[in-house]
Amino acid sequence: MPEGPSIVILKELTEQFVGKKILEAGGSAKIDMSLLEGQMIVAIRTWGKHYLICLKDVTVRIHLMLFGSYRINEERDANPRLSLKFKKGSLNFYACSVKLIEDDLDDVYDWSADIMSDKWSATSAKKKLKAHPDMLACDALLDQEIFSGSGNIIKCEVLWRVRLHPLTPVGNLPAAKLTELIKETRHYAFDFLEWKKQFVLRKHWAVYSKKKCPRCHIPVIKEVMGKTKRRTFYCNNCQLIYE
DNA sequence: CCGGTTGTTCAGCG
DNA sequence: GCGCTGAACAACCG
Repeated sequence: MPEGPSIVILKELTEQFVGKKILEAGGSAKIDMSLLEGQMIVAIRTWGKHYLICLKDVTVRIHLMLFGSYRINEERDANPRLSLKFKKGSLNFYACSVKLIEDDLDDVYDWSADIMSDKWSATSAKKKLKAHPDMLACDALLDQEIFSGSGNIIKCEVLWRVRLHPLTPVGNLPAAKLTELIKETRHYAFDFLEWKKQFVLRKHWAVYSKKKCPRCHIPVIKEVMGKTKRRTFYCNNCQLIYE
Protein backbone atom coordinates (compact mmCIF):
# COMPACT_ATOMS: atom_id res chain seq x y z
CA MET A 1 0.00 0.00 0.00
CA PRO A 2 1.94 2.73 -1.47
CA GLU A 3 2.98 6.28 -1.43
CA GLY A 4 6.17 7.17 -3.27
CA PRO A 5 8.62 6.08 -0.56
CA SER A 6 7.04 2.62 -0.33
CA ILE A 7 7.54 2.20 -4.06
CA VAL A 8 11.20 3.16 -3.69
CA ILE A 9 11.51 0.36 -1.14
CA LEU A 10 9.92 -2.05 -3.61
CA LYS A 11 12.42 -0.94 -6.25
CA GLU A 12 15.33 -1.54 -3.90
CA LEU A 13 14.01 -4.98 -2.95
CA THR A 14 13.66 -6.02 -6.58
CA GLU A 15 16.86 -4.70 -8.10
CA GLN A 16 18.17 -8.25 -7.72
CA PHE A 17 16.24 -9.01 -10.94
CA VAL A 18 17.94 -6.40 -13.09
CA GLY A 19 19.94 -8.22 -15.77
CA LYS A 20 17.83 -11.37 -15.27
CA LYS A 21 15.72 -12.96 -17.95
CA ILE A 22 11.96 -13.47 -17.52
CA LEU A 23 11.46 -17.18 -18.16
CA GLU A 24 7.71 -17.13 -17.61
CA ALA A 25 5.13 -14.36 -17.36
CA GLY A 26 1.59 -15.05 -16.19
CA GLY A 27 -1.31 -13.69 -14.19
CA SER A 28 -4.75 -12.22 -14.75
CA ALA A 29 -3.59 -8.84 -16.11
CA LYS A 30 -4.94 -8.16 -19.57
CA ILE A 31 -1.61 -7.66 -21.26
CA ASP A 32 0.25 -9.66 -23.86
CA MET A 33 2.45 -11.82 -21.63
CA SER A 34 4.40 -13.10 -24.65
CA LEU A 35 5.98 -9.64 -24.94
CA LEU A 36 7.65 -10.24 -21.58
CA GLU A 37 8.77 -13.83 -21.85
CA GLY A 38 12.39 -14.30 -22.80
CA GLN A 39 13.10 -10.63 -22.18
CA MET A 40 15.78 -9.36 -19.83
CA ILE A 41 14.99 -6.72 -17.22
CA VAL A 42 17.06 -3.72 -18.24
CA ALA A 43 16.16 -1.55 -15.25
CA ILE A 44 13.70 -1.06 -12.43
CA ARG A 45 12.52 2.54 -12.17
CA THR A 46 9.83 4.43 -10.31
CA TRP A 47 7.85 7.58 -10.91
CA GLY A 48 5.91 8.55 -7.82
CA LYS A 49 3.57 5.65 -7.14
CA HIS A 50 4.37 3.97 -10.47
CA TYR A 51 6.67 0.95 -10.37
CA LEU A 52 8.33 0.39 -13.72
CA ILE A 53 9.89 -2.80 -15.02
CA CYS A 54 11.91 -1.75 -18.06
CA LEU A 55 12.55 -4.27 -20.84
CA LYS A 56 14.26 -3.60 -24.15
CA ASP A 57 11.18 -2.53 -26.12
CA VAL A 58 8.48 -2.18 -23.51
CA THR A 59 7.95 -1.14 -19.90
CA VAL A 60 5.57 -2.83 -17.47
CA ARG A 61 3.83 -0.24 -15.31
CA ILE A 62 2.52 -1.48 -11.99
CA HIS A 63 0.31 0.70 -9.80
CA LEU A 64 -0.59 -0.86 -6.47
CA MET A 65 -3.52 1.51 -5.96
CA LEU A 66 -5.06 1.20 -2.49
CA PHE A 67 -5.05 -2.55 -2.03
CA GLY A 68 -2.22 -3.88 -4.12
CA SER A 69 0.45 -6.14 -2.70
CA TYR A 70 3.50 -8.07 -3.84
CA ARG A 71 5.66 -11.01 -2.92
CA ILE A 72 9.30 -11.48 -3.82
CA ASN A 73 10.55 -15.04 -4.24
CA GLU A 74 7.35 -16.35 -2.70
CA GLU A 75 3.65 -16.52 -3.51
CA ARG A 76 0.44 -15.66 -1.77
CA ASP A 77 -2.67 -17.77 -1.64
CA ALA A 78 -4.33 -15.59 -4.27
CA ASN A 79 -4.35 -15.16 -8.03
CA PRO A 80 -1.58 -12.83 -9.10
CA ARG A 81 -2.26 -10.05 -11.59
CA LEU A 82 1.29 -10.48 -12.75
CA SER A 83 3.76 -13.21 -11.96
CA LEU A 84 7.30 -13.19 -13.33
CA LYS A 85 9.44 -16.25 -12.98
CA PHE A 86 13.21 -16.19 -13.25
CA LYS A 87 15.83 -18.94 -13.23
CA LYS A 88 16.21 -18.11 -9.58
CA GLY A 89 13.26 -16.47 -7.83
CA SER A 90 10.00 -14.83 -8.80
CA LEU A 91 8.16 -11.55 -8.59
CA ASN A 92 4.42 -11.54 -7.92
CA PHE A 93 1.88 -8.70 -7.87
CA TYR A 94 -1.69 -8.84 -6.60
CA ALA A 95 -4.75 -6.60 -6.88
CA CYS A 96 -2.92 -3.94 -8.79
CA SER A 97 -3.14 -2.15 -12.11
CA VAL A 98 -0.78 -3.51 -14.77
CA LYS A 99 -0.17 -1.73 -18.06
CA LEU A 100 2.38 -1.85 -20.82
CA ILE A 101 4.09 1.34 -21.93
CA GLU A 102 5.54 1.21 -25.42
CA ASP A 103 6.53 4.89 -25.62
CA ASP A 104 9.81 6.35 -24.48
CA LEU A 105 9.50 6.90 -20.72
CA ASP A 106 10.97 10.38 -21.04
CA ASP A 107 7.95 11.29 -23.17
CA VAL A 108 5.51 9.78 -20.65
CA TYR A 109 6.92 11.00 -17.36
CA ASP A 110 7.99 14.37 -16.00
CA TRP A 111 10.77 13.11 -13.73
CA SER A 112 11.14 16.50 -12.08
CA ALA A 113 7.69 16.04 -10.51
CA ASP A 114 8.69 12.88 -8.61
CA ILE A 115 9.33 13.84 -5.00
CA MET A 116 11.68 10.84 -4.60
CA SER A 117 13.68 11.40 -7.78
CA ASP A 118 17.21 12.75 -8.19
CA LYS A 119 15.63 14.85 -10.91
CA TRP A 120 13.06 16.38 -8.52
CA SER A 121 12.84 20.12 -9.05
CA ALA A 122 11.47 22.45 -6.40
CA THR A 123 11.56 25.25 -8.96
CA SER A 124 9.40 23.26 -11.33
CA ALA A 125 6.91 22.52 -8.52
CA LYS A 126 6.75 26.20 -7.63
CA LYS A 127 6.01 27.09 -11.25
CA LYS A 128 3.15 24.59 -11.38
CA LEU A 129 1.68 25.81 -8.09
CA LYS A 130 1.82 29.40 -9.26
CA ALA A 131 -0.12 28.36 -12.35
CA HIS A 132 -2.97 27.13 -10.10
CA PRO A 133 -3.46 29.84 -7.47
CA ASP A 134 -6.98 28.67 -6.57
CA MET A 135 -5.88 25.14 -5.84
CA LEU A 136 -6.24 24.26 -2.15
CA ALA A 137 -3.15 23.08 -0.31
CA CYS A 138 -4.85 19.75 0.50
CA ASP A 139 -5.45 19.14 -3.22
CA ALA A 140 -2.03 20.36 -4.34
CA LEU A 141 -0.28 17.80 -2.16
CA LEU A 142 -2.22 15.00 -3.86
CA ASP A 143 -1.66 16.29 -7.39
CA GLN A 144 0.59 13.73 -9.07
CA GLU A 145 1.68 16.18 -11.77
CA ILE A 146 3.09 18.48 -9.09
CA PHE A 147 4.03 16.18 -6.20
CA SER A 148 4.22 12.75 -7.80
CA GLY A 149 4.41 10.13 -5.08
CA SER A 150 2.73 12.19 -2.40
CA GLY A 151 -0.35 10.56 -0.89
CA ASN A 152 -2.81 11.16 1.88
CA ILE A 153 -0.38 10.53 4.72
CA ILE A 154 2.34 12.74 3.28
CA LYS A 155 -0.29 15.41 2.63
CA CYS A 156 -1.51 15.51 6.23
CA GLU A 157 1.91 15.28 7.83
CA VAL A 158 3.51 17.94 5.63
CA LEU A 159 0.69 20.43 6.19
CA TRP A 160 1.03 19.91 9.91
CA ARG A 161 4.83 20.29 9.82
CA VAL A 162 4.67 23.61 8.00
CA ARG A 163 1.68 24.74 10.09
CA LEU A 164 -0.50 25.26 7.09
CA HIS A 165 -4.29 24.92 7.07
CA PRO A 166 -5.36 22.43 4.38
CA LEU A 167 -7.93 24.82 2.92
CA THR A 168 -5.44 27.57 2.09
CA PRO A 169 -5.41 28.35 -1.64
CA VAL A 170 -1.79 27.98 -2.74
CA GLY A 171 -1.93 31.38 -4.45
CA ASN A 172 -2.39 33.01 -1.04
CA LEU A 173 0.87 31.68 0.35
CA PRO A 174 3.65 34.16 1.03
CA ALA A 175 6.72 33.29 -1.05
CA ALA A 176 8.69 31.91 1.88
CA LYS A 177 5.80 29.69 2.96
CA LEU A 178 5.36 28.32 -0.54
CA THR A 179 9.06 27.48 -0.68
CA GLU A 180 8.87 25.84 2.74
CA LEU A 181 5.86 23.72 1.73
CA ILE A 182 7.65 22.40 -1.35
CA LYS A 183 10.89 21.75 0.49
CA GLU A 184 9.20 20.01 3.39
CA THR A 185 7.23 17.71 1.11
CA ARG A 186 10.42 16.18 -0.25
CA HIS A 187 12.03 16.22 3.18
CA TYR A 188 9.14 14.40 4.83
CA ALA A 189 9.02 11.87 1.99
CA PHE A 190 12.59 10.85 2.84
CA ASP A 191 11.79 10.69 6.56
CA PHE A 192 8.85 8.48 5.58
CA LEU A 193 11.24 6.28 3.58
CA GLU A 194 13.63 5.80 6.48
CA TRP A 195 10.88 5.22 9.05
CA LYS A 196 9.10 2.78 6.77
CA LYS A 197 12.33 0.83 6.34
CA GLN A 198 12.71 0.67 10.10
CA PHE A 199 9.03 -0.30 10.54
CA VAL A 200 8.44 2.74 12.72
CA LEU A 201 6.46 4.94 10.33
CA ARG A 202 3.22 4.94 12.32
CA LYS A 203 4.99 5.83 15.50
CA HIS A 204 6.13 9.08 13.89
CA TRP A 205 2.76 10.26 12.67
CA ALA A 206 1.92 13.64 14.19
CA VAL A 207 -1.64 14.13 12.96
CA TYR A 208 -2.49 11.35 10.55
CA SER A 209 -5.03 9.13 12.35
CA LYS A 210 -4.12 10.87 15.59
CA LYS A 211 -6.48 12.14 18.25
CA LYS A 212 -4.47 15.06 19.61
CA CYS A 213 -2.10 17.61 18.13
CA PRO A 214 1.38 16.94 19.57
CA ARG A 215 2.04 20.70 19.67
CA CYS A 216 -1.25 22.04 21.02
CA HIS A 217 -2.63 18.96 22.80
CA ILE A 218 -6.08 19.73 21.49
CA PRO A 219 -8.21 17.38 19.38
CA VAL A 220 -7.13 16.86 15.78
CA ILE A 221 -9.88 17.53 13.24
CA LYS A 222 -10.71 14.83 10.72
CA GLU A 223 -12.57 16.09 7.68
CA VAL A 224 -13.15 15.21 4.04
CA MET A 225 -11.78 18.10 2.04
CA GLY A 226 -11.08 19.64 -1.33
CA LYS A 227 -11.65 18.61 -4.89
CA THR A 228 -9.91 15.36 -4.08
CA LYS A 229 -12.44 14.66 -1.28
CA ARG A 230 -9.95 12.88 0.87
CA ARG A 231 -9.84 12.57 4.60
CA THR A 232 -7.66 15.25 6.10
CA PHE A 233 -6.31 15.33 9.65
CA TYR A 234 -5.25 18.74 10.89
CA CYS A 235 -4.96 21.01 13.91
CA ASN A 236 -7.22 24.03 13.71
CA ASN A 237 -5.05 25.89 16.17
CA CYS A 238 -1.50 25.69 14.86
CA GLN A 239 -2.20 25.21 11.15
CA LEU A 240 -2.87 28.66 9.82
CA ILE A 241 -5.09 29.63 6.93
CA TYR A 242 -3.98 32.44 4.62
CA GLU A 243 -6.94 34.42 3.28
C1' DC B 1 -16.57 -7.95 13.46
C1' DC B 2 -17.13 -4.53 10.40
C1' DG B 3 -16.05 0.27 9.15
C1' DG B 4 -12.60 2.57 6.90
C1' DT B 5 -9.09 3.23 3.52
C1' DT B 6 -1.23 5.06 2.09
C1' DG B 7 -5.62 5.41 -5.04
C1' DT B 8 -7.13 5.88 -9.74
C1' DT B 9 -10.22 5.49 -13.66
C1' DC B 10 -14.28 5.91 -16.04
C1' DA B 11 -19.24 6.27 -17.17
C1' DG B 12 -22.89 9.32 -16.89
C1' DC B 13 -24.81 13.68 -16.61
C1' DG B 14 -25.81 18.67 -17.09
C1' DG C 1 -15.82 19.21 -24.61
C1' DC C 2 -15.93 20.69 -19.88
C1' DG C 3 -16.27 19.65 -14.83
C1' DC C 4 -18.37 17.22 -11.41
C1' DT C 5 -20.15 12.98 -9.10
C1' DG C 6 -20.43 8.48 -7.81
C1' DA C 7 -19.30 3.78 -8.74
C1' DA C 8 -16.12 0.33 -9.23
C1' DC C 9 -12.23 -2.13 -7.99
C1' DA C 10 -10.12 -4.75 -3.96
C1' DA C 11 -7.87 -6.61 0.67
C1' DC C 12 -6.32 -5.84 5.11
C1' DC C 13 -6.08 -3.51 9.61
C1' DG C 14 -7.66 -1.90 14.11
